[in-house]
Amino acid sequence: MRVTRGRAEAHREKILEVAGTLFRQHGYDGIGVAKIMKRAGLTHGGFYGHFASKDDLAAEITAEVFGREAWLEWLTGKTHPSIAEVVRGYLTPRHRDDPGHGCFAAALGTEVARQPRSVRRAFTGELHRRLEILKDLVPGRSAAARRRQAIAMLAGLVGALILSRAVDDPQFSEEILETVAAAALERA
Amino acid sequence: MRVTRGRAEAHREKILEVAGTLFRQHGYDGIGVAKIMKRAGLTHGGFYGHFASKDDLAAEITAEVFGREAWLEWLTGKTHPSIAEVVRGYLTPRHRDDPGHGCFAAALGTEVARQPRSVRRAFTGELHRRLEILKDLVPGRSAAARRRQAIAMLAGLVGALILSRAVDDPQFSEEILETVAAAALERA
DNA sequence: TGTACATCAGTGAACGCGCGTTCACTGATGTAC
DNA sequence: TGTACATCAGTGAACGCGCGTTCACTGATGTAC
Repeated sequence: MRVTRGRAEAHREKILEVAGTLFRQHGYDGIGVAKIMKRAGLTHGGFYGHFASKDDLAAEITAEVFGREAWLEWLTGKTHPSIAEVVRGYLTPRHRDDPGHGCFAAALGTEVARQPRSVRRAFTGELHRRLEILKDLVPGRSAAARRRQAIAMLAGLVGALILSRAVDDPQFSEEILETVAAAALERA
Repeated sequence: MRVTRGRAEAHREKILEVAGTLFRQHGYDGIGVAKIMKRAGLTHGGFYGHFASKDDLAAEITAEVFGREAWLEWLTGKTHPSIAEVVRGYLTPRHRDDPGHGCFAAALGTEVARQPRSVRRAFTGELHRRLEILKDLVPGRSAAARRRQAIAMLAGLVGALILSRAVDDPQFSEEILETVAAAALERA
């Protein structure tokens, strides 16, 4: 049945929010349209009134939802954290155990390369934006040096979180988080 | 039709080899039993004479194929490379563009966490083995310090390769490879 | 403000497709004599 | 070494299932008067 324009817009937002979580938890290809819609409190048929296709949703999620999330605050609890606080907040069991609300690069990294161009382009843009933010937090003489520092740091954080999630041994997983956090903090 | 025991064993090896490549190229869930068997020159029905299930194959690949591959040599062209040679060999366009024969952690990293326990356990074991090898190449006063160094380095390499593959911009991709290589070589 | 009707957000059955897996069958291999 | 037959690796049709997507339909909303 028809629904007010406001409710329809709210439904669209709910789908984006739910899909942003489910994609990160199960992978782009690990979760279906029907399950996303069910979690949003709707039925699958209505999906195509909001999005042209599942790939279209994936691209929009990657560009908009991941871009608008207050990730620095989610990680650190602060609006203007230091780089040390970002590193410590990123490499925690809390982040490791909640991929649905965490870093999209660490959640979907290896799958992005196999996604349609639209998704890869959105990912690229978001990665650039995050590096810009990290660049301003990181030490370094010049802007170029800080950018290099930001890239090296992000690669280490993303790699460490991915490995800590993949590993089937809680002690080993913690060792990875703590070791890489210590190494990153030395340079922060 | 029946086939000699030797040919049957060769078929099993061929399936493992082909699946090792296809899993890394398309993800554990991105490639099917029928396609794997076709690439091995067989039909899908025969698969279950060699493996109990697709998950069983995935676990065996992760434990055995990835474990037996001469990855140091594939990366560097040398049997006993230095850590600098490993870093330089790892962060190359050649490795980035050939996931099917490259590092399994960088190819399947984010998907391992969603796989059955058998696959995750095999991944954990192989990761340990690689860290043991890196530990002996890396500088550091004590064994513990070298292990920490190996973990931090591996996280950076894996993260950088994943990001360089995900990104839809060749220049940005190269920038990631070169920046992280330079940062890792400073500490090597 | 009240009525009549066009609009359209959402529903749920149905589609074709590829998946993992099963199984009756084929025919060359391996073995017993 | 040669024959007879049991074994079993591999084939391909078939299964149930979940997927992305389509579409006729429903009924509340939005609009024209």
